[in-house]
Amino acid sequence: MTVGGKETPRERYRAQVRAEIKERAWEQIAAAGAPGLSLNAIAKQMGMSGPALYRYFAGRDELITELIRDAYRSLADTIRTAAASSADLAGLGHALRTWALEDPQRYFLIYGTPVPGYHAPDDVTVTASEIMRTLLDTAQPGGNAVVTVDDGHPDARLEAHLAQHRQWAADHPAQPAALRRALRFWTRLHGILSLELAGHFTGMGLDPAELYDNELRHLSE
Amino acid sequence: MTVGGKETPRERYRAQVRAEIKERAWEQIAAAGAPGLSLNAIAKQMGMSGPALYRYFAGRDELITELIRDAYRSLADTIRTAAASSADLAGLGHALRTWALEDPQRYFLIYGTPVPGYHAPDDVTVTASEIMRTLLDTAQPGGNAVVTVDDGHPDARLEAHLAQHRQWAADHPAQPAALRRALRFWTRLHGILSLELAGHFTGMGLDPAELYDNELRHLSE
DNA sequence: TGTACATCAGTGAACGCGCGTTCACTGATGTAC
DNA sequence: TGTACATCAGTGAACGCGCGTTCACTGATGTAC
Repeated sequence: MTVGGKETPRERYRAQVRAEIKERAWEQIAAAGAPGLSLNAIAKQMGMSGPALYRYFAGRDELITELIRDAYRSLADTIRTAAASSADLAGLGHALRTWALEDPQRYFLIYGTPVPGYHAPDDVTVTASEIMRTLLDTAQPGGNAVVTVDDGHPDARLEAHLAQHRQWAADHPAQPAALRRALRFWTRLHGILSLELAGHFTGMGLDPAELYDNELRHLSE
Repeated sequence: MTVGGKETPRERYRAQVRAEIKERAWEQIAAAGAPGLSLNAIAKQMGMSGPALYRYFAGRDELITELIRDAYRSLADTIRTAAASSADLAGLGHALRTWALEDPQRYFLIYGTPVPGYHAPDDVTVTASEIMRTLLDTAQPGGNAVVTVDDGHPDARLEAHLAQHRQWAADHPAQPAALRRALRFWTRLHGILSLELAGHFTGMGLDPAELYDNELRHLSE
């Protein structure tokens, strides 16, 4: 057990091997997708026998769960850093796209096709709401600071709905207009990103970045 | 071989069994996702031995390919029918959502996480462009019939790009504004739909339909 | 209408494979006196 | 500093499993004369 900041050599070694296992796992996911992840294959690639990995992970499921956790953490860190340095939605958007392009399968591990049986570990919801919180922080200061609902504009209905259904932003002071912008940021950018990463734009002859920037421009104004 | 419209009893039987195999395949995909599809499991469920399926499909890959083809076809038919009966983007949007909710895994087979090695059969691109064509037909008649580019509005840059990169709409007379609307329809609705189908809204306490309708309203105006 | 032959759906055994996982064991590393 | 013991990383054999796929074969259905 680690006491305080002290780390025994054995613990350091353990941490290193664990890290390498995860690295190889990511490589394998990048090469064949998450369903093709195999403990034995990882072990072979590391020059070890299969059962050795059980010293580090209880089994395949625990490894995948850990990878999902890491993916969420990495995204949350990226978004938080971007928010701290640029502090507008455009900055967040670019950081998100860069992060996604860096490792498409990592993106898909979070936002891709769900496996019908599987349920992500509960604690990722904490990280997920951290991401939402950062998004709301950045979406908040934007122009529309109207508290009274203007029945005329086309978003009135949505904002009324959001005002009454905000469990996901329960402890955040953001106003309906900010909630709306944060959600749009999320859904619209995900729309383009996931299609781009899946290759649906290839062969169409247009530049995904152009579409993406255009959406960002709409979100920021 | 079928000559003209004539069909021998044997051919009818073959077609029926093929159809049942596909049905079971869809059930299995719905239950465990596409990677979990197994020929032997399908055979067992139909009360046959595994090798029997090789009379109907050359192998697992051909079956999956066939399912992808069917999924595209089904979507194209749905969109075409909706376009014929309602003829506006809102109608198409609702038809799309209904179709997706009907069988989420079918949606994901087209728009979900791609398997790194696999490449969809070439002929689905034909169906894919049929879908795009219908979309463009419906996006066209809308208000913005300006041919000259207005440098002031925020979509000017995107429309200029689209005017010069339109391989995907090569033989369609749609103007830049219509191209833009069709693409937005696609990316924005996909953004919400895929998040909804993957369950990312559950636990947030808001109604995906409300978000979806809001986007549709923006697209139609 | 009846017989001879061809077609073809489906079976059962078998092959080789890689998977996740368990278990008893070896040998190296660290700890206590 | 040296010895006795405990901890723990990694091995190799083994288990049971389900997979895709092949092959030689049986038996039913259709076709030709």
